Amino acid sequence: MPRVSDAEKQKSHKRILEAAAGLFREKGIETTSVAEVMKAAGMTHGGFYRHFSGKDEMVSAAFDAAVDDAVADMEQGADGAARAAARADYIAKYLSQNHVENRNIGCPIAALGSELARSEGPVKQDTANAIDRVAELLEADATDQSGYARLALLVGAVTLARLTGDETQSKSILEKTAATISKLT
Amino acid sequence: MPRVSDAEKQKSHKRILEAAAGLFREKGIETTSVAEVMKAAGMTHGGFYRHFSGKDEMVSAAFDAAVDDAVADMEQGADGAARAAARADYIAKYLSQNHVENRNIGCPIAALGSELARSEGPVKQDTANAIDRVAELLEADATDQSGYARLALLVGAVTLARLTGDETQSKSILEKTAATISKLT
DNA sequence: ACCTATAGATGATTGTTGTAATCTAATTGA
DNA sequence: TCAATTAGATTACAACAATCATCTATAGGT
Repeated sequence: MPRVSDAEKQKSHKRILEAAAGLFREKGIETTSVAEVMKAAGMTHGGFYRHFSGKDEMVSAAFDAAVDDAVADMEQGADGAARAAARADYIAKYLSQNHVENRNIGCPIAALGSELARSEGPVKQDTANAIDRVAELLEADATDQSGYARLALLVGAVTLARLTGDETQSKSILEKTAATISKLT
Repeated sequence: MPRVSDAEKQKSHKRILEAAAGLFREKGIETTSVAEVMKAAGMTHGGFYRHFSGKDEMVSAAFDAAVDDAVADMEQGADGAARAAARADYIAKYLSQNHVENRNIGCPIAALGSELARSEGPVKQDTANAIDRVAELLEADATDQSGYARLALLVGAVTLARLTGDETQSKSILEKTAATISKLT
């Protein structure tokens, strides 16, 4: 009966979420309008409310999607050596110049950290869950509690690298951090 | 000839800057309006343009003022032991629950990091200068290049602590970070 | 005591935002 | 085939933003 099939609607929904997840990380949540997200998804702003009750709901869903995407690779690995390898790979990609230069496909905590710190309600809860999830994955072993310290170093390093205009300095920060992080316990 | 004396104008200017520096750190730059800043400074929005050419100019000046304020204590110390003591004190205050809970009087890099990363022009330059300035002060000695890694850890830890809803966890992050940072070289 | 320049107030303008009512066209169960 | 349902488009609107033209009253030089 609808204008498009259910499958089509779900595709639209996904396109909106992906557009939102990218735009939010690239230019901020508060500065990205609903209309802008819909345009990027190839639609006009009017249809938005067939998918979400309001902007907040989209923000929450888009953030969750971004986190899922960011940790997908790392959650694949089983325990033991595979897990350690996935973790090392994650850290290497995190501390890359590519990550510094492409906020839109990178870590949402680094891209939106200070903005998220001011959020409340569901988004605040999403954020708290996300850092727990990532920190646990970064833990060297189950008991050493190094996850948060590692995540802090990762987030801080990429933030600083993005703030520095100078690419040479950015690389220096990333390298220094990479050398440091493995020693953390 | 003017309605108020030069000294009064300078006082007004300072009040605007202080209100801006606080509000920006507390609730973000993009979400804080000129009218809001002026109201906090005890004036109406109309007079704003006697002090600044536009919002951007105020943002730049307010950020600089916030940085000056944040590092004032640390820059006082002479070289040697006094300097090391000032640094240790700065780090202790940085990694305090008080800092986590009071964005408006804390480190502007931690409060605005991800928002500043998207800025361009003068503000971008201000930011780059600020991190150089703070990193240098955090350097253990002149050659070890630990300043950026330390700053990254500080900024990341406070960001995560603010993202966690749980105060117990926040304290745990701060303590873990404090224990880690002194080992960094 | 009187001008004159100007800090700050008032109010208008222009643009943008989130939200929503209404319209339209297409899908699918009958 | 047909009609009910609904995804998405069009359009409207109220709130709020930055900016600026204009008004006002007062400080300070004459």
